[in-house]
Amino acid sequence: MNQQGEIETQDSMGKESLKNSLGFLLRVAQLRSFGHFFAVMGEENVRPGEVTVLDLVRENPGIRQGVVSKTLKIKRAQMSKMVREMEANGLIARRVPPEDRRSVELRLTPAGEARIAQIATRFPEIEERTGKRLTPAESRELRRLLIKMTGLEDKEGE
Amino acid sequence: MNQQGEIETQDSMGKESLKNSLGFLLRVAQLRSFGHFFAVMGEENVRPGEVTVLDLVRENPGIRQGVVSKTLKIKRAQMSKMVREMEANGLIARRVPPEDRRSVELRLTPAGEARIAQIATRFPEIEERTGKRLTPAESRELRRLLIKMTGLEDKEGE
DNA sequence: TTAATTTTGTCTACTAGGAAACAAATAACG
DNA sequence: CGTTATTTGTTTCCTAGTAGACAAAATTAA
Repeated sequence: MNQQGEIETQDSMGKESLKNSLGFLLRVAQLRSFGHFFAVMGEENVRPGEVTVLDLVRENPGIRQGVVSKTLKIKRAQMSKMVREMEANGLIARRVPPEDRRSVELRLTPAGEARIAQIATRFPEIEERTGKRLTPAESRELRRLLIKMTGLEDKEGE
Repeated sequence: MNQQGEIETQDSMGKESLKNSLGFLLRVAQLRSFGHFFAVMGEENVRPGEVTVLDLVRENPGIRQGVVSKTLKIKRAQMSKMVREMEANGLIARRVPPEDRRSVELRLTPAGEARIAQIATRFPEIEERTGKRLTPAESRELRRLLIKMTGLEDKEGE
């Protein structure tokens, strides 16, 4: 009937096993968060990765592609594809600075600015859905634990 | 030098933005947990999904393929591929029960039993690495919050 | 300076996973 | 009963993401 109904159809489903491991729970949680993203952003025709890139470039005009890649944990190869696609779509401008001609600086085009501005209005809605089942305090605590678990606070956060 | 060094190379990196959203944090956390998995299981040549399937089938011999799929949030198409591959590798036996000939019952072969038994010895090591930066209490709390966030406790968790 | 090393981005496969159409079996309905 | 709807698994096609080789530029070593 629904999307994740009747789980235990025959056996008693084994004790704890791997279904309670952090790895499994993180995977399911991430699937959920993607689900919320597309539920809200479905019509916009953007993907989660693109949104975070646009957002980061907006806040850091001229940021180097590799820095975006490291910050958002996106592989360089994938980043290259994404950026060139966004350039083809007129959202991002690439510039090779003369002082280091290996690198590429990224900036938003006016169209890119407009797009991310439009999209950004819905961020809170996604966030709200994702944390829907949690109290505000729990939501904060979850964030804190994830940051601590990943060691992200060492460099990022700011 | 290292894998996630120098993040802030030029600008001041924008306030909070999306890098502190639950979605981003969950994605990074999940990447980390996969990293831990492969760090420990690297030589075994198995993937996370396969391990959870083997584990679940071991604890529920004769479980139907669709039940595994729903329990582990693996799409049916992907499940079909995985199961047939594992059958080809001699780890799993498929059986079509006469009382419902659409479905497929799964059981481990002796080779499958041996394989998962071997692999299972390293589960705690993965779990330990994943929760390494957290206190035991924090680790439990993280699990609890993820379960609550995803609504998983409704049907699963025994 | 020249030569070796590192950094940065791109390109070419390859793999995992997803969506949608499909076939077979069962269930529901008239 | 016969017809329609649903469930279950499979297949085909497509996209996102990864690994690894590569090229160009910059840095370090000699």
